[in-house]
Amino acid sequence: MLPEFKIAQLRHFVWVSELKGFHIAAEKAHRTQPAISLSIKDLENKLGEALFEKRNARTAKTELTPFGEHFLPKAKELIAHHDRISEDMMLLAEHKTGHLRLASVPSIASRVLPDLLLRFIADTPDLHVSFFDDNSNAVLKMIEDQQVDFGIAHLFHEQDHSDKIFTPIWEDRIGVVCPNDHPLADSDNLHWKALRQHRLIGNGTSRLLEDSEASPLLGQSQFYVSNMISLIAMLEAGFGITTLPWYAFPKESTTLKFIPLQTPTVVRRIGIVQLSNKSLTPPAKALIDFILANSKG
Amino acid sequence: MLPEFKIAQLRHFVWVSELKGFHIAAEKAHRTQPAISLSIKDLENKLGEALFEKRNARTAKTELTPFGEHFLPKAKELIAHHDRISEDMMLLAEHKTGHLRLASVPSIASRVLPDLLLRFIADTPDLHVSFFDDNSNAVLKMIEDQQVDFGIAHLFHEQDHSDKIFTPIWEDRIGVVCPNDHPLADSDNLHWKALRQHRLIGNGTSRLLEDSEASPLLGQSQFYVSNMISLIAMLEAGFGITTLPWYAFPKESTTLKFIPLQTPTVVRRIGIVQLSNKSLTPPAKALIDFILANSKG
DNA sequence: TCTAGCGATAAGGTTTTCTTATTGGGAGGC
DNA sequence: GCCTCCCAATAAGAAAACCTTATCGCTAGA
Repeated sequence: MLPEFKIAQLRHFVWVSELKGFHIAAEKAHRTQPAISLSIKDLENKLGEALFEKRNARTAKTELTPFGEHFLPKAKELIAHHDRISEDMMLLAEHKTGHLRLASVPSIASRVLPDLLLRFIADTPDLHVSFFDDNSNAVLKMIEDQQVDFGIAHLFHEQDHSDKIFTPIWEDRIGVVCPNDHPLADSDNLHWKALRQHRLIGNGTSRLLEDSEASPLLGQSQFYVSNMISLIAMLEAGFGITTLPWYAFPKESTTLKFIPLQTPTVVRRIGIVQLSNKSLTPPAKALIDFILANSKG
Repeated sequence: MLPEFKIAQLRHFVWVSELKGFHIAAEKAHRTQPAISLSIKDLENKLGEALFEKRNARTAKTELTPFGEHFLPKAKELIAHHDRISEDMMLLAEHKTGHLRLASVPSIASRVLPDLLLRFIADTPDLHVSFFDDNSNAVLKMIEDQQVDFGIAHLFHEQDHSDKIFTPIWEDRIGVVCPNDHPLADSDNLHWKALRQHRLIGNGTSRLLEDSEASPLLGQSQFYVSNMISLIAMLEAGFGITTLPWYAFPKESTTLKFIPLQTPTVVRRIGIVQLSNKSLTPPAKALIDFILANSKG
């Protein structure tokens, strides 16, 4: 009923009218002149009206009819619209543009991602990144709710997350954190029993010891501090000791010491978490590839 | 470099995503299911990204990928834009819309066109018409300047208008106009010499007699009135007589009489004037056809 | 386990689109 | 005024794009 225009066809029309010639338009289209003639003819048939003045020869050098004049700007607009979309989609597919949303646990967020992200966005000035940091459970929730494209977290109970794909990347060993001048500070590694006679401050990561040999420690601890800044401050004040995963230990600390816990050896595996039934946007895919390529272990 | 989308292809994509199925989309497109599969596949290849979640079976009932989600509204917009233009052009081609500009000499403008135009626009509510009325020279000027699509006029010197096409329609005979109670009023037809003993008022149409046998009359006339209303008023007041073409004679006048001039028989041919090197808009073409069909002589 | 339903794939035919070769007609040179 | 050149139209056949019929593979539900 309504005719359907082909973008190429409209382009031919625009070129013929702007370059005022079929030959030169054909050249621009990388086609031969008859192809353009036929293309224009087809368009005229679809419209039911001539677009160019009767072109028996080079009299009236391929001039538009009033009808063609009316059509020209519309054809141009449609082509421009098409090209805009085409370009947008290619940029998105090449992850040069778009919006990338990710969430991460604080340890990786502060210790690993800043440098990684900086390098990743180096050549993509139009890519917007939203970056959330929170504990593992909150990260998993954001993934489930599709507030983020993917997350970086630890899965406490992997069996509860069959709807997700987990790609482990970092292995994070638990250790004891104490002030430099603490009696334990000179040890190279420790057994959990060595901690019993010290004041142990619990924190958000303490539950990592839950299913291990060291679980009795948890019941024993008199203090619990959820905020990392406060925790560090209390440790520095000599209030006691705590356990932390290596990546959660502030890298540049000069006042605190990290001593690996030998028995039990508790490792938390942190990695990328995504929904299994939802594929990723190109930028998200690209960032994951980038992280995998740049994070051996 | 940039991919070129086909409208049909985009339509397939939109239908599959909205109807959530290839079979049902195929039905809507009046195609078979494999055709749609291939169409979508081609689109995905062009984009370099999957549009639908892996569709090995009816798991995840043909759901869009985030990339597809991003593409869907854009595809819809482009289709809508295309259809809007397509429809606009068809309406214009069928002279249901657009802008029609014409100019006419007053006689035809007042005696013939009102009825004609009324019937012409009866079924085209979206067609805008601009209608100018002025003397033949002004009408010709507007045509030359392309201020109007075509004009209705008399060509005084046809040889001066080789750039125009003249299609004669109405034949307008010159006659004498006098009050009903005038001595000449009882004649059936007159010879120009019979006018010599009466006071003759010249008007804009008097030059029609210029090249005829009756040209001596022109030099004789003491009065000249250009405005038709004033002319009529003077005639009705018994000021004198004049010559007018039949179509310029006020049709419903009860106080004035029109007597054909027998010798010389001066006929002015009024018709449609258009530029020969410029074709017409569809509405203009349609109106001309309509006028020709509805104005025998 | 079987079957129904959905989409992917394969192979072949049809339509569309392009190419090469040629024609036709005005304009400019002679 | 005639010839030639140049441009676009046309013809016919080749190439590409597109669609169809037939069939397969997979999952879910009976």
